[in-house]
Amino acid sequence: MCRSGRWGGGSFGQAVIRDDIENLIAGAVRRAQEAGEVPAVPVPAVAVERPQSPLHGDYACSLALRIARSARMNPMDIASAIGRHIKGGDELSLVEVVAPGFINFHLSEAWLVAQVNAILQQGPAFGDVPLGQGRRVQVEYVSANPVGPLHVGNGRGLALGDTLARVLAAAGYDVQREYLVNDAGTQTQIFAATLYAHYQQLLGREVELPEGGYPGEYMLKLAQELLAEHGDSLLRPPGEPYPQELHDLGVAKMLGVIKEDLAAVGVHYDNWFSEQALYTSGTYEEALALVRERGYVVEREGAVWFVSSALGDEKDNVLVRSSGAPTYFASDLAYHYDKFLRRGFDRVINVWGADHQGHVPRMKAAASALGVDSERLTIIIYQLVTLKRGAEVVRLSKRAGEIITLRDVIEEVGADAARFNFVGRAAASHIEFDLELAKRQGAENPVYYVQYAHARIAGILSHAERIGDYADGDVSLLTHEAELALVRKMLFLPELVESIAVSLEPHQLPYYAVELATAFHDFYERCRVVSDEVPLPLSKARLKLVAAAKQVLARALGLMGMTAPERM
RNA sequence: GCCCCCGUAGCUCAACGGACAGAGCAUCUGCCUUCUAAGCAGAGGGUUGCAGGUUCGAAUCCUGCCGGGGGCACCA
Repeated sequence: MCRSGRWGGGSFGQAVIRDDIENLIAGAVRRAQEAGEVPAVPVPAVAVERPQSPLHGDYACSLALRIARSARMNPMDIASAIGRHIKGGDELSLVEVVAPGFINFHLSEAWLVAQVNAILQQGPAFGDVPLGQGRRVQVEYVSANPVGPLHVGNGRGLALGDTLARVLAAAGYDVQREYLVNDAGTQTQIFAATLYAHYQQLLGREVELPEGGYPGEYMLKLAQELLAEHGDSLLRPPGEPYPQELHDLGVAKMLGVIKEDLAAVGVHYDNWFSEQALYTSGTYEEALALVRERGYVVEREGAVWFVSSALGDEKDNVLVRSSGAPTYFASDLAYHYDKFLRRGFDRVINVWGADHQGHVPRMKAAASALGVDSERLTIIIYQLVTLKRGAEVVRLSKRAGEIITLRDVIEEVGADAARFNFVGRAAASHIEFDLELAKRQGAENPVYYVQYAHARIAGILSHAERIGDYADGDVSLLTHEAELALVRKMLFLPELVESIAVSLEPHQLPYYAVELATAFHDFYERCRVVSDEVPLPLSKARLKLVAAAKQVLARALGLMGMTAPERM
């Protein structure tokens, strides 16, 4: 973490500069009110903005405009009064009050370039922020039923969940990534029935594929594998259902395929949680007993109901069917009992597709029924991906005949490009993924623009051998506007990490990465690092600058689970 | 019918209630004997679906309409 002492001379002590600025303002407002220069009206939480135009400085505050009405005072006068009480240190070169009432903060150039040393000293940890304080957070994402390979749509949840997990870890949370394996529900039963039908057909038996089964070709391949590995040992007398062993073998095989898919995108899970385990470990009974004890269970029409309507949901939900079989909702209730009460996560984040949107209110109600503050459960809903091939819309469903697997897309465009594209879309946006476009844009994808910046720096650093050690480089020699712009972008990373950890919207990351790369490419065009024309001291200072930029680029890419190539 | 989400440049998408709505791709014009041209500089392209309202200020908040996606099971 940043230490003010190391930075020297200033009072900024936090990883996130914005926090320092907000503290300055909050103090100034308090003093201005105490001095009677600003009426003692309630003041909203100070929030500074990043102005779009560099003319407006590095940070801007519109507080005066916001409180002008309640203070019955001209916003310019309020801003001036606050401005007079701001006690800036060496970090700021200018604090100006601008019409109609903004207070703009300009970071000092000397302080800015000094941060290059601070960034290098922090190394790969630059970008970390002490927000989570080690609190335990679980992020569960994708958790696709093990009844088929991952499809393109899963890629979105994957990129979203995985990036979120990485950012939360950088923000100081103790993060666990979890995949729930739905190995106990009706879907895997239908899957097994389909598999068994194929298996029987291969053994010459005249049976039909079940209604509503899984039509994908991979099912036939799977049956062939079972036949090759187990012969006819899984066959049962005609008319009898499939053996449990076939179900389990099929699910295990499918899970293996999914794990390979995940490995291809570079996603690693810390824990694979079996739904079946809820029933073998007593969790399900415990969870149900607790909810019953707390008065949220009634028996009606032969079934067991959860009275979610008492907790804000629109209607009640069945927990146990009249057949005695638990519903998906009962499983999920028990699953969250396990997450919160057994494993004790401080916070649980579930990343779900929009087709699960209706499930949100009852899960929130379930948390409350378990005695857990529903604020500790965050469910992120991302809109489903519309898949297109040119103008034609392709249906994304394992139940439909055609599936476009995630693996297909990754083999076509590469894991980095796929992730970059998916991360860059806000979860609420409805995105269209054009397979043809993705293919064509393979080489024009902005992901290469970012990676190229990293590779270019690696090239520069390899030329630095004739300069030797540049650790004594004097960063105060960095005064060119392109150099300053690059430093400014680098310093934004911790702030971005913090803001994403709060908003849980990682789509800003790729945009930042592109901006950082742009700042570097611009610097590259305008400032020579190693050359006979460049004085040695300046070369050394610039080597420090690009070494820091390389490190920050790598971190930004790393937070998205992408590679940072040394050459391209 | 009710609920959730979306509608921004030709296309794909950004924009924390703020200061002239931004990128990439596509189109057009320039720039490689010098650290990687997967790059840089510049141009064109917008009544932010429509109509009202709140606000000093609205793409952003509220209401209505139009269009699209998803959800409303003893499925998951």
